[in-house]
Amino acid sequence: MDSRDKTTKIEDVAAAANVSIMSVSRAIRGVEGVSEKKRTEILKIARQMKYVPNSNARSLAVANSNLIGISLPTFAGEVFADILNGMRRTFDSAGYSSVIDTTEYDPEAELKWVRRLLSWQPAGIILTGTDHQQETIELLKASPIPVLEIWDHTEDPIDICVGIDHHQAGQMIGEHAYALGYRAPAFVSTPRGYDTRADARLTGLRDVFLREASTSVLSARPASSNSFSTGFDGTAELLDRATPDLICYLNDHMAFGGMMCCQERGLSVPEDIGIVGFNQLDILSVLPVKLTTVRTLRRLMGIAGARNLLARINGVVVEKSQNLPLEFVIGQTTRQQG
Amino acid sequence: MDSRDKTTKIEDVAAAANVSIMSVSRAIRGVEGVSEKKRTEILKIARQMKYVPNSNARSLAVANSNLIGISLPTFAGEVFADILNGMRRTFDSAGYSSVIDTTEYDPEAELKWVRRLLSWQPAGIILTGTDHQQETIELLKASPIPVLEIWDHTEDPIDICVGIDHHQAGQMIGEHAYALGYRAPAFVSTPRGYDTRADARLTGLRDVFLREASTSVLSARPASSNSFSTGFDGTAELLDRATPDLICYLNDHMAFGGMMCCQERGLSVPEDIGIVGFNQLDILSVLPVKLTTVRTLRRLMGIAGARNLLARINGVVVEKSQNLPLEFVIGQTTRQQG
DNA sequence: AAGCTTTACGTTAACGCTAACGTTACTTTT
DNA sequence: AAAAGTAACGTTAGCGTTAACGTAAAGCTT
Repeated sequence: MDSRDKTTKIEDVAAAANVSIMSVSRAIRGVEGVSEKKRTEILKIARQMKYVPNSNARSLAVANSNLIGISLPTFAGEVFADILNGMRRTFDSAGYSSVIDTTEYDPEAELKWVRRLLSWQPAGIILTGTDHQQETIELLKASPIPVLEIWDHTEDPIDICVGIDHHQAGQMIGEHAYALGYRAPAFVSTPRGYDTRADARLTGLRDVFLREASTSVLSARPASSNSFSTGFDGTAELLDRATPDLICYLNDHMAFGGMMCCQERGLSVPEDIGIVGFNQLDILSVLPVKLTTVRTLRRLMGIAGARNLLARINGVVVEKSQNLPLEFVIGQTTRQQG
Repeated sequence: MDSRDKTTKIEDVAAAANVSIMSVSRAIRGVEGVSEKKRTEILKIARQMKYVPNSNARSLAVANSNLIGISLPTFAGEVFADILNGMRRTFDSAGYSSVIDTTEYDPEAELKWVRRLLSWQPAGIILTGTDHQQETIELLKASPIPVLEIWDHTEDPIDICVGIDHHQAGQMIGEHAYALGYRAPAFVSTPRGYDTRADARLTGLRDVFLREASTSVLSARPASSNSFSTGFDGTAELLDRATPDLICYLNDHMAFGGMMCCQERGLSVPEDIGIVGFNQLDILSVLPVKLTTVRTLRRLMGIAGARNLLARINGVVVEKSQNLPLEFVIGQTTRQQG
């Protein structure tokens, strides 16, 4: 449409300013080697000509880029938005751009994306969780590019890792629940294998009740359209087939959906049934009843992860694996005493 | 760290496979000019060598890329996640990657991002809304790259546009509210100038009540940490200084926060006060009382936008400006009859 | 004022890839 | 069996930028 077809390149600017290409390059990048006078003159002309540097040529020449690739399971929900915000601000102020992708919890999609991304010679790559295709791991280990695994914790990361221990989080919930006297807990989650972090939390919870009370933990794993209705539907399913005294959820939104279900069925919380969420999400701040939940430091995680990755990119040695603390927040949706 | 420093390039693969560079290039890109036998052989060797093509070199050579830049105000909330999902799926299956950025509602940040993005020779650019810095508009109009403006509607887009008319949405709410007999409506939003779409809706609502009843519409614009508490706080502020018979919100999450506030103050909905949300968000599906709201087709918008942009990229002429329909959904938080 | 250092430039050769055009070898046609 | 076509390759010349090196002029030292 607007076809002044040939875009202006550095050469055109050089010609217009009557200097060499290198002087323009130096002026634009702000490196030494041009007098202050020429620099301002060149920059003025470049602006007038609407010159836009070609990052492809630059990255090709210097064999790296200032791109950071970030892979998330999904954009839905606050969790990854929080982590992302923490990371992005850090990267931005360090002059890096982020290329974000979501896998929708599909490791195959993650692999495809990693392959595509690697072709852009990014400065760093961030993956969510520690559960990846074998080929993804090999590809990344073979490349010199720093890799950060976030949200999940492992002692054996691809490169470096900042996260929380979800199995331990499940145990924490289990221990508090047991101490409060609950003996028939249940867990509402998403379909098995979909969210491996959720699976780990459930396992942690199960471990505790198996050990302490030789009790098994029921679970419901509906596949609904969103968190709220997943919580609602899973709760309905559980209550139809059993009588749990406590229901733990994958996150607070699901817990809210579950509370709505209990309310509809005339069950009062916490008298008839206890409810435990996860993540301490925004909605809690306006609920009339304080939800029992687990606080996760998502923004902090993003910032810490980004910092470590940047350090790693700059060749500084950082700790392989950082485990962030969790806090069990006792609200009004569980009993106050054992 | 893992420094087999020299990454393998197409030349190395060619040497290993005993063919010319071009044969490898053709095999990898899947274009004509290599026998099926050689192709599979080359691909096998390339995989073994963990060859990753260099997109920078490719883009430099062909003078374009398969990147689509997407600028959103924020990752928070469902709205942009929905739009994004619609778009990304469409782009993905067409072989494009998306580079996403958030401006946090700052036009200056948008400009900086547009400049950076243009340097990557993207295939297309997507901006949210129609409110941009003058320089942003000039830069984009001067470039040959197709630009899509989404979410908002205008008859005079930079290039093409797919969205809804927020002023009209405000009028729609106003007309229904007036018809239901409300005479003292109020609006809870975010600080002025922050979200221009919200401002447009408020203006639409005001227009109707000014015309029909010569009434002004009160507004509260708190700056809280999240949607839920913004709704809660704004409602508290309004109720402290006036007695509205209806409160309209920027979105359903804020409306929910507002309902919680009303509940805390002993006001019953819809008897004492009416509540209207916006967007028909997920949470509505589990609330015991159906919220009156306006349904927006966000996924569809994403898909339609992406399709149009792709067509535009491929040189197909598409309609400049597409206006998607809105639907006023009458729930149980407003009176049933005027 | 000769020698040395510093600053301000310019020249050249990549960076890894692909479009465009050449060159083979292999079919088909007559 | 010669001519003519066609599919399968290979060669060359960029794409726009920067690192590395080269050169000339200016400043400093004694």
